Amino acid sequence: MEGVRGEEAGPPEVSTISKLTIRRIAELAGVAKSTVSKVLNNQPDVGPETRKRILELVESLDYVPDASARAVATGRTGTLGIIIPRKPGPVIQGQYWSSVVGEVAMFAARRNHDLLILTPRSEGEVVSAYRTVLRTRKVDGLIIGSEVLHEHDVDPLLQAGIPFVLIGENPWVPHYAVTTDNRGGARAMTSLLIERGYRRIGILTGATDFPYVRERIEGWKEALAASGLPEGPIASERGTEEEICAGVESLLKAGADAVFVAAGAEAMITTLARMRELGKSDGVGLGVFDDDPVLDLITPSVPAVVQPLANLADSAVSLLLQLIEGTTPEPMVVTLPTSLKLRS
Amino acid sequence: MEGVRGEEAGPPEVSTISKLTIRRIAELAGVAKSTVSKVLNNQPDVGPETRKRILELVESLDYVPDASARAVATGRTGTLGIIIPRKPGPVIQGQYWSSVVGEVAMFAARRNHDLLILTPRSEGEVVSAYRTVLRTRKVDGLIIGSEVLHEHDVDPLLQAGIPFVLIGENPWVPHYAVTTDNRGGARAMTSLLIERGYRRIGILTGATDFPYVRERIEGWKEALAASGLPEGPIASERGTEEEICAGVESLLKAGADAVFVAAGAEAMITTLARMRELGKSDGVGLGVFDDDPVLDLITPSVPAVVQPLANLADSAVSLLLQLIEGTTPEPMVVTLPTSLKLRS
DNA sequence: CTGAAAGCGCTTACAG
DNA sequence: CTGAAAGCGCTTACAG
Repeated sequence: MEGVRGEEAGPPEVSTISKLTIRRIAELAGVAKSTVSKVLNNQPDVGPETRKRILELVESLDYVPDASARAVATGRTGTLGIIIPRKPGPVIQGQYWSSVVGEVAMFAARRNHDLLILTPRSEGEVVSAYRTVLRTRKVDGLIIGSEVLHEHDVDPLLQAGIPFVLIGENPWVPHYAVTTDNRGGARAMTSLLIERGYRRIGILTGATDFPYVRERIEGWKEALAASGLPEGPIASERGTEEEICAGVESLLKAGADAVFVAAGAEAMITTLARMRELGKSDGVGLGVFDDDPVLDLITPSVPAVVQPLANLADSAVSLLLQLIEGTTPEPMVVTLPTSLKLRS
Repeated sequence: MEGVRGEEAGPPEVSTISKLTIRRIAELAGVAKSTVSKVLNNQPDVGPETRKRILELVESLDYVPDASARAVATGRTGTLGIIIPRKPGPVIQGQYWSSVVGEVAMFAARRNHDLLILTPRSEGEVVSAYRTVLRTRKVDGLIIGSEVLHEHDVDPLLQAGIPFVLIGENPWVPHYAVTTDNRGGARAMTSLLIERGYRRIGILTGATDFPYVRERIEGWKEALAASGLPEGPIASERGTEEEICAGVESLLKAGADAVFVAAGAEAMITTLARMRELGKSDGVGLGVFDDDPVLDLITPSVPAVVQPLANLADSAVSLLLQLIEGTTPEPMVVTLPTSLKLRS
């Protein structure tokens, strides 16, 4: 209340602990700071004796250099940032992004980097997320959910010289990206449904301005065409429950005998609920893009297109790390194969 | 391909951009760095004219001070860390922790802090997560899922002088914590089931060495006792599918006419699946601790105890920030009320 | 109200 | 093989 701390003469306890610093290590080892630094960064030109002595000291005192100081000296922070979308659509609460974030954190950790989570202040407002963090140099690079990135967001990023990679390809933003074979996955699922005897296969998609959504639609069309079937009905929604329900209804009304929910597991759940309400839950074929353990509960079983999320994360991290190192990896876009989970 | 970049004499473009720094601002404004610094940190003692000039410059050039440099000068990084458990049990992929992380990130952002995700390398191995990050001073404070913290983990934390708060109370670790009323929630759910006519209410819990698990069991017992009912059967599991199934079976075998799944929504899903397989899905009363939108799909409906996750996150962040500021907040443990979601 | 100087904890040429 | 010095970009007493 009265500024008790500020009043005192010396610092309270610092004297006791006397923060462990490279200087202290140097003193104890009887060498110069620079020598300690060399050992810490395993530079070669240090005498084996000296090196050993320093290493032991570091070990026993459990010394770790201050990240900020190192960052200001080297220009590297050792942390990566990730920007994920906000509602509507997939958010961190959702199956997809929470997995991605978890995996990215893991792979980053394996390569000695930490992960900073950046959430846009509001929907579509990516800039707010990276603006300061980027100028502030808190991260060495960024992993960005491609659907949040618009054309006009890219320039500031590029100009700031911050390396970044997209998760999901974005045709408006020709840049390093890792993505999965959306088209192929959709094609495979559609083919499966055809194989199972369905003839009028509708598709429920997310917002069609998202690139991956378009790709899935393409895949669906391709499979239908390949089998000589006419194009089925199509419905899009932007993530709200109402829109999903409306979409499902329209598909059924259009005479679909199967529905391919290409908009993720959450949309599938809502779809199922709606179909039950409509009393249409039997006989209609189903398939979903993105799996969820919950679907194990559903009868009849729902096959799913599954994305290799761990690989995705791994690739994103190593791509980004390469960019940070200054190498120019190729190819620019890594496309990972999807697989089908059949659930017999 | 040929190291084109590295070959060149000077730095490629730095010369053009000439990194924006406080020194540059000072030069342009014709003042000293210290003056700029004062304005940036809104210190009062700067002439209005000067302040205005500097502010305009900062604004138009979009200058933001380097976070690392500031950190090394002030000792504050402006980032918070969060440590969440690994499997078995709730992980970031799970409904609970992904929500918590998301909310914490939001509330931290509102208070101008970023969130660093720290994942233990392996199960139970918290130390690996905070050890370096903590010694490295990458964060000003830590938010820790209490179930991951063991008694012997605390000392190093305390000694390092890193402020931290627990999410979920931990009797072995008397420390600042925010938690929800697990006991009350469990009591309420159990009472509801009693009210609905069930007389032999079993409980399926997580690992009983977790404090919150015990509390939930207490609440369940209290409700039963209050109604003069005998204690029902109890089964525990550690998060694996097999254990959950075994637990459910044992409860049913013990004659439970209702099952209170106190181990989270994911366990509820598995429970439902198992009960269907056993052909026991009808007639058995159900309740769950922690909700999930998926449960909207289930008939008959499953009532849920819901925790105020946003409040939880908010409280955790402000508690931590207080600790970082150096104030000693009280009470030490904040307990938030839970509510019942009935699903009529 | 303003600025010169020292310092935060590290790294990196450079000289010896 | 080792160390003294300068520098990274900021802030903080302190003097004027």
